[in-house]
Amino acid sequence: MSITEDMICFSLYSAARATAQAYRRLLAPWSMTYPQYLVLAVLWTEGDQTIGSLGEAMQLDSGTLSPLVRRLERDGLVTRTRDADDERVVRVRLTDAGTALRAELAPIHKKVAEIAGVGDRQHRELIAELREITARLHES
Amino acid sequence: MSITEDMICFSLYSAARATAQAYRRLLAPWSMTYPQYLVLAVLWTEGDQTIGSLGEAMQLDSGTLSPLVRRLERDGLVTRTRDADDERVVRVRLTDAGTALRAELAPIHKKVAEIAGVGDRQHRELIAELREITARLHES
DNA sequence: CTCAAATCAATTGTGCACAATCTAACTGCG
DNA sequence: CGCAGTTAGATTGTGCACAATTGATTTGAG
Repeated sequence: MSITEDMICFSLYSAARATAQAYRRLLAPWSMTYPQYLVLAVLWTEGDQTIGSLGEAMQLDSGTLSPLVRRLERDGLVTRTRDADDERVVRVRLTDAGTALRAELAPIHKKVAEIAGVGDRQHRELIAELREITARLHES
Repeated sequence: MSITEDMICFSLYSAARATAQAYRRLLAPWSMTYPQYLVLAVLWTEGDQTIGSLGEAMQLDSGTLSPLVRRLERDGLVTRTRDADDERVVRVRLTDAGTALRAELAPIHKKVAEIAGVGDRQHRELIAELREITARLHES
């Protein structure tokens, strides 16, 4: 067994890249990336967001989200408008085109889980474990 | 529970970024990144490599590794030399400085595992599960 | 009411990930 | 031998991740 294979972090690193790759392949027809898909998923299920609220949901900062959301706007899937009451805030909202994609794209995350072969029970346990690890790393 | 939280892939994505962040903090004194650390780890434990063998170990292509190894060379940790017998091949070798770092840096991956709170038994099971998932995603 | 501090997003700079393309070098078939 | 096909690595271009800084706006203490 090589050095990398016994490292928990390498397994995570590797698995995360493999899932990104699976999404890339499935999302290719729409030229969409996995982080972009996540932003749409948040908008579909939780309605309008701000850059800040997206950052909270995905644990990403504006350095990542600002250009990402700009690309979604460029592709006609969302609009970005400064909040009238607080000009610092940018409101991100789905366009009709962005809303319409939900029917086609929403099932993709289930398909990836299926390909990964994570059954429902194992699924929940694994997620719980990963979330614990993430939380402990953030605490430290 | 928000949309993102029930996605296996988001958990992976999130956990992988959290571990990268832990490494970033621990490696900051040496201005080194996690992928750079991985390359050194392979060199420490398995001796001289080529760009191709590193790519096989880490599942990365030359588009990622070429500039990464160039930065390690710039920082004086490795040398890159064309193989005399086959000029296409680049041999990557630790310098004395790169070798010397092993004593200081090798323990870091255990420290990260400790912070993540993965005990030895859970450790192995989790790694096995992640590796299965990765393999299934690559097969598809 | 004013100004200092806090907040929100954008920007800048570095590095990784990966697809696609390119070049040089090697291999082997005919 | 000679050239077609393969291989190794580098390069280019796009996008993400994140630290650090900046700029504009809002808030709150005095």
